[in-house]
Amino acid sequence: MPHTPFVLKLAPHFSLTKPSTQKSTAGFKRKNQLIMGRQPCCDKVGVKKGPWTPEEDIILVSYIQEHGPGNWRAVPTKTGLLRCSKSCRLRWTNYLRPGIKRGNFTENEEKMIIHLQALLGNRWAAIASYLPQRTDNDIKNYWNTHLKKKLKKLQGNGGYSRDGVSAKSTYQISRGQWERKLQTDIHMAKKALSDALSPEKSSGSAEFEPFNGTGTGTTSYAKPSGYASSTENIAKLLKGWMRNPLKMADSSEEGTDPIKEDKNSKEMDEGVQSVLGFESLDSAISDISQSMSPEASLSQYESKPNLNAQTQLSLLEEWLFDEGVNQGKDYQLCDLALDENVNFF
DNA sequence: AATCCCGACAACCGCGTCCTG
DNA sequence: GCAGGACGCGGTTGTCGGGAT
Repeated sequence: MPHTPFVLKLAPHFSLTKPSTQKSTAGFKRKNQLIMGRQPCCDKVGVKKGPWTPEEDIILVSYIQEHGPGNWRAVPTKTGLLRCSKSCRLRWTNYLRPGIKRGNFTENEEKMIIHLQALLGNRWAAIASYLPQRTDNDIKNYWNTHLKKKLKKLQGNGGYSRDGVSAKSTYQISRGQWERKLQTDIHMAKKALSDALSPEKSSGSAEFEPFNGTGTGTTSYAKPSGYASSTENIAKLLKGWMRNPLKMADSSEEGTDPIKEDKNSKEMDEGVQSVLGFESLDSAISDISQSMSPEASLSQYESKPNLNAQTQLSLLEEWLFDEGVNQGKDYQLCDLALDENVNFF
């Protein structure tokens, strides 16, 4: 029984490029690997591992283009991909999904991650819900490879003092309170994100920068792999799917020009605002952090985000959104994280 | 030029949670 | 209420490329 229930429709301009090297995958025969009956998700036999090839990406994207994301269990069977459902979902959510911004993290994003990590700990999915253009995997990797070191370095400089403005006293909070608020926020953000990314009702995601196949997003990747460059083709494929490919055409070839970075950052912020439904990114963050304050009342959890929240910025928020990053406040941030029993390292 | 080392990132694995019958 | 499947999340690993020696 052939497993070709959908027709692979490729854009005319779609061309295959050199697949990534695959050391970890044996030479599978795609045919004759069909297993009748129910197929376990990660059946070790006949499941391909390792890097995805452009061909596989195309198949996956085409399938999702047709059926939408979800029902991952059925994806390998219906596409004939020799991948487990998990792998398919991961590939989609972390790499192929439209709206993903690739490339260097902006300063704002960096600050948000630091801030949110201090609040949430290593709950990358929750953190990612506030950065809709970034995946949890991306954020996690960025944290592990960049931010951990950065913060460690800041601590190592000796400027870190736990006696400064005591974050502990400032942020003496009820964990229960802010966690509850956090759950609400995260739920809202996820819902908004889900709505925004849904092909059926993606009008709200127009601010999103579409997936940029150059592997650069709005800024350039330091080390674009051969395969990464090939994703341009996938982007082209996706282009037709995106309802509002506003900035796709002109978003390539942008380097790390600070001016452009600022512009891009602004765009990102707008995207975040749009998706999260917050008036401003600052208010979004402030809204989270407000719940950390002792004054945070439970009643406000049900209310809309405080549009005047910016006026209630704490020292932390001031640091996070101050144009010039003050190192002294950096240390306070670390202080907060430590006081919150969140392990940075 | 060859080798080693390390950073960056994609992908996998295992576990927890949610959902459905 | 329970069991099993599906899905999501976070930690970890594997691979690749670039720089240093």
